[in-house]
Amino acid sequence: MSTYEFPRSLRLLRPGDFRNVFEQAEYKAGHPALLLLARSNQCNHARLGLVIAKRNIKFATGRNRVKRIIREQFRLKQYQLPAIDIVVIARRPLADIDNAELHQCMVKLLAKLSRQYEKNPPDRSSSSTA
RNA sequence: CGAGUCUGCCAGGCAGCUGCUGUCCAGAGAAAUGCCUACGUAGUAGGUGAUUCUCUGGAGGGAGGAAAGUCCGGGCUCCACAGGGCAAAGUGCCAGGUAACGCCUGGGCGGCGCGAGCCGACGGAAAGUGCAACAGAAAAUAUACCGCCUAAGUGUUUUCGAACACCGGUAAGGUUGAAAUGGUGCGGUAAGAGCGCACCGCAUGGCUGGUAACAGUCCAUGGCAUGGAAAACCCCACUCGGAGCAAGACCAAAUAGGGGUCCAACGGCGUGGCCCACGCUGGACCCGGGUAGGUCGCUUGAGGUGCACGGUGACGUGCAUCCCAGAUGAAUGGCUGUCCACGACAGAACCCGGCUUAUCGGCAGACUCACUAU
Repeated sequence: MSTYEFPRSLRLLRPGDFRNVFEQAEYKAGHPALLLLARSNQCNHARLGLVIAKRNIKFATGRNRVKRIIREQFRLKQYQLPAIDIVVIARRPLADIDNAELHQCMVKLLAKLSRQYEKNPPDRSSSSTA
């Protein structure tokens, strides 16, 4: 398919989904303002979850802005990504980054995760039992 | 035209591409279920109504004036509750508005401003307890530091006239302070003092106006009594049960455990020397509680807009008309172009009424002051 949509199936919905990624993060991509953790999943597409803490970004408008841009980049890059669950964690300097810079940042970090996945693809038999 | 006051409104626009999330319409598919028909009494096949879910297409909607702080008030929900009282907390000029309020409107009083206007924890200090740094004589049953007065009494000095000290009188004058016990004038006096008088002020009672707060100063009375602070306690009047949508209601896997019915009643394990006996252990179905998860609550409301009427006004009444976010890892956006005044503060989470705080600017109306012109 070639439509760039972002339905609910592409998001992490339950607390358990997040716990999965935190407990065993197979891939990591860092930046002073952002941290991406990822783990291979059983779907045949990538999924996205956001952790934007109030103590890192003080105002609700700022949190909304950051979430929208991250989701937008994920939506546009979803067919270039392997089947992994990604959790994006905001760090404090994120509040001072403007929209254009944040877009570029996400492009780089998602590409980095893809490269890690190609170098070190998951062992399907072991991950299905775990 | 300049300076200013009050009230109301707006919150970058347009275009393209591309997302998210409710609603409605149409189509397709799936699920379990009700009804009807046939065979038949176990179920099978077909038709059909509504419901739910998924997908596709279309239409239309999608943050705020503060959504914020969570400071008040109410609705709603659950819990508690015969009735009454106390405590705690809050409010505090009067009248009205309201579902209610600590809000709003109108009025009174006090203060600020030339003015339009603005500001005001604005009940009680002769119920009681306590408080007031420093300064000052004295900070509340007033007081005598300086000053003023007096020379009767006591004493000292003496130029024998008197002078001075003590005692005594005095709140006019001085000094301190945020604040000092009515003001001015005349009389009065040893000097003074509401001691007396006049005027002003004050208090109490009456009268008049006003629903009232209060005002008038019209009359009488009182020489004046009651300094401040109630944001120290307190007194008086009034209001008040508690918790909050994670309220609360419903559906409900898997696993473990509980209750009941039926089947098997054979076997196994334990107690015991052995038998009997007792306890534990099996399968199927049903029931109740209830976790994950889901649904409802969840947006039609003290609702908006327009007109008419009543009211000084807040607001009320009637009619017409409109439906205007409802998310739940949590939507309401991203990118590009373009225009200009170059875009502030800032994001709904059950819902309303307020208050407070943040805020780039812009628009409209009413009014005030100053200047110029007529």
